[in-house]
Amino acid sequence: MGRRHQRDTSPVIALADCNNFYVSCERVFQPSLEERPVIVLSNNDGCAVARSNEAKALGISMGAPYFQIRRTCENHGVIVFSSNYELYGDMSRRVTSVMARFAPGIEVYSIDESFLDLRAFADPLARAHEMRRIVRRWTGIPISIGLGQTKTLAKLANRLAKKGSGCVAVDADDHLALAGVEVEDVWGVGRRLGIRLRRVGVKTALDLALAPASTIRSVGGVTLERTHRELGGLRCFELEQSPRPRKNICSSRSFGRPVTTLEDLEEALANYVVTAARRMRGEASLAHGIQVFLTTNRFREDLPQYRNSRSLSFDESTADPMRLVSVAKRLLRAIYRPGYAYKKVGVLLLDLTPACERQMTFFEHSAKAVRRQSLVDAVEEVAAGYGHSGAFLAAQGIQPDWVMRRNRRTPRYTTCWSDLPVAE
DNA sequence: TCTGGGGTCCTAGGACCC
DNA sequence: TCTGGGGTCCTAGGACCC
Repeated sequence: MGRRHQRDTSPVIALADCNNFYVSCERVFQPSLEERPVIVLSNNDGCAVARSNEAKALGISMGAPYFQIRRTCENHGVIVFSSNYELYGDMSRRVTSVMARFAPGIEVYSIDESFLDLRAFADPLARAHEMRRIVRRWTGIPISIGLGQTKTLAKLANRLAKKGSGCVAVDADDHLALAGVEVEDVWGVGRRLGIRLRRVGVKTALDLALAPASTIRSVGGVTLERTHRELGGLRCFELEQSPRPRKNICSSRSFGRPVTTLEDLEEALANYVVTAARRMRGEASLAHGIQVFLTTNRFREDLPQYRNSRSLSFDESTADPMRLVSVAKRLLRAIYRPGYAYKKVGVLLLDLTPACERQMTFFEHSAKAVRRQSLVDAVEEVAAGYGHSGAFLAAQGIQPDWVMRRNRRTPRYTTCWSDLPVAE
């Protein structure tokens, strides 16, 4: 009966989102930070990536470079942290596991957001309120929940929930709610599409919902057309409960100071390759290709700029970190040019496929191949048990001086024994 | 002095083929 | 003036997300 294309009559998809997540994590362990302006910085203490409401009220915007807002922070007593991803990752798992008790279906969308299927409940909004209360009590993290017939409407409702009571449901026919959301704040419409939409008179979510499909398609292609339909209550994005395997894995860092020599770049790159290979191993995947890139600091217009990348496909897929490191270094040497102050180097592992699907090759079980594999396994085992300093390749170096700045990190309260908070 | 990192999808255009 | 017409495959780049 074409049920797939029918509209749900009531808002049953929820988007639960942790408020100012990284800041909230820090506040759980330092309650004195409540009601004070707090921000968390990105790697290298570069940009503000999380802000408490009090910090937002001071005009500190998302992604603001720290050196530009430092004065404001000092003048207003803003508390500033480096990011502590071990803490945030662990808190995220706790929040997710509590939420999973409240819904038969959950899609973990990002470190601080999940979509939930509340179709089974007579009163989804009441269910959401209860979940919000329990997550707060069990984890200390405040969340906001938006409900809609589609993911896009749930996202939109979530924006409204952030301003108001914490739980809001928005129906596709609720013109008043849709009219209150700027078009570039709709999920899937960013700054660029926002500009193009405003040019054709589409200024709000309501304008977008009511515009003819042909207009929307000509501005933003099939992607925007899906968003358009979702605003009208027609579901185009389903809940994805089991994460799709990643297609690429990227590892890269900006340097704490400019790097000029090939040797330093190689050492950094070797570390990123090992990191990427480790993540790939965790997903039980193999790479069919690899790409290496490097770039100077694009903000330094006074300095000569250079960026380049090179990739290579393998004859057979691999996860061997030693092979990956040696190939990566070869690619780096091919694009390295002396005389530049480099800001960043990185690696992408491409075309990932599950290891179980790998085609066996003729040399698979040669004594050499088996020895090589057991060496890799041993190194990974030691690294897993004793931290990354327990075992590493010589190419990774020992005391690199290009490591990133992270001067204001809090203890890893929940994931490291020596950092456990002490109750006195 | 100081400007994050890690993803996805789509499209346009070039190379190549018959 | 006119310069064939499609296909496919690949890649780079643009747009978005958190």
